[in-house]
Amino acid sequence: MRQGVDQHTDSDTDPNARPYHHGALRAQLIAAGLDLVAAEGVGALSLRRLAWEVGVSSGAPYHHFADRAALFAAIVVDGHDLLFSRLDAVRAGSSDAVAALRELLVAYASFAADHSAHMRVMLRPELAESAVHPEVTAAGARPIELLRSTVLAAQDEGAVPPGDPEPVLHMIWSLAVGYVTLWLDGPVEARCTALGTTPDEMIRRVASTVEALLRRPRA
Amino acid sequence: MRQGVDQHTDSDTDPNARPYHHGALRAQLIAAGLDLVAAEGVGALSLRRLAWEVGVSSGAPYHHFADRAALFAAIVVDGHDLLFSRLDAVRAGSSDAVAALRELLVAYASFAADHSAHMRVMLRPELAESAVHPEVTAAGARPIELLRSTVLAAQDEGAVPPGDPEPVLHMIWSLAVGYVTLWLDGPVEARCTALGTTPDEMIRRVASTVEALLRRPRA
DNA sequence: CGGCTATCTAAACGGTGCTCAGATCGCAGT
DNA sequence: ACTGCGATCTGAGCACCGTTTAGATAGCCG
Repeated sequence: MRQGVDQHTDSDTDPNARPYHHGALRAQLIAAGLDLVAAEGVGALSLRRLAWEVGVSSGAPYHHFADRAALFAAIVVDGHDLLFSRLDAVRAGSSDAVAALRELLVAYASFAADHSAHMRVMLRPELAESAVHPEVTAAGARPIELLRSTVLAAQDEGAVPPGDPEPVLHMIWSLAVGYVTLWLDGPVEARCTALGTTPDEMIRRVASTVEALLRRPRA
Repeated sequence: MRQGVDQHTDSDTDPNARPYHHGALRAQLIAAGLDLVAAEGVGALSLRRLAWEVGVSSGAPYHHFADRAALFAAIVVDGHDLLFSRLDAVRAGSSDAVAALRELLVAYASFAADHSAHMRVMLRPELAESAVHPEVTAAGARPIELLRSTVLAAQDEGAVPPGDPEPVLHMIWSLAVGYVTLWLDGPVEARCTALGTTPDEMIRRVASTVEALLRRPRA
């Protein structure tokens, strides 16, 4: 770690000298934060250590983030953007709405696997203090709206019973969040290996189960 | 706060003097921790503050808990005991296995509402460092075994298709954990009030939806 | 070239987890 | 009854944390 950074805002003759004005501190702090979360978990993330990691004094981050929570908030917003674009692509590429619900579940989990550092921060809203940083809740609303529209489409297809879509929405939403939480926290991983599977395969089977239940003829 | 404690191990003539040997420090630290989590969230929980709250020096807790994580681990184990007994009673009082699955979901959420401080700690396994405190994972396994046996019973009743019960188990497990996470973290509460409902009512409807899907005739 | 502003440094404050030498007390053994 | 021992608690100390502040530095605009 502690990679010396020499990115200047303009061309400089001396490539070894660390510039007084860093030039990309904000982005590098976020990147270093994600690296640190991936390597040692969210508990190890401190602004001081991040500053040291990037090669800057302990007070420097406060010119880019109001406080620790603001750094987390930036990571969460970034993660929700990535998540939404992935979910949106999956939704667009699905044949029908019920298949889309299955694929959304799988995509949510695979996003968590591919961007586990982002996800670990996203799952801990108290770190971002969403009450103080409302852009966090706004970013989190987009994936839910996507899910909601998919549930509505599944109702139009007749798979989901007509009426209030919210119970089904909350069911799939909670399922996705819960599975990913249990995955990243350990228990699902442990149980899957004990069962001779992988969490990746398991969410696929869970999602197929949900799809099969939705596709059963209505009584 | 800062309730002066005068519990002596034996009778004492001076009721106002705080005893040198506290007598019930361990239990009181746990109780104060739960109070503090309920009042200010898990982020506010520190051993120093707990010690001050109970009226004891900052080093005293370390004679009862190896470290901060051990305190959290004790809370988690306690919580899982409470949760299991509640779930077990609900399971025993249900007419059939599918109804039991619905009631288990509702009971899980209502436990989270009634013991939110316990649940907030239980949902953050990194606080208890379950790798170092294996009794935590052992305590967490009992509710899952209960769920598993209920899913198996539902298979015997014909509602759940025969075969591997694990996908259905993971579905309900994740659903319960996810809903409670989203509830305690805020977004479900916000969405429900925006919808004119309560999270309590919503989990009932979600659980009924799951039950209805399971009861649909198999294709 | 001069000044303005954003950026960064370094020091400081209070709080945290955790350790440790020493004080204190209950209790078991004689 | 007394003595010693072990469990418990104190209080000081270390390293780290978030955050603030005064002051140094450098890019940029006039």
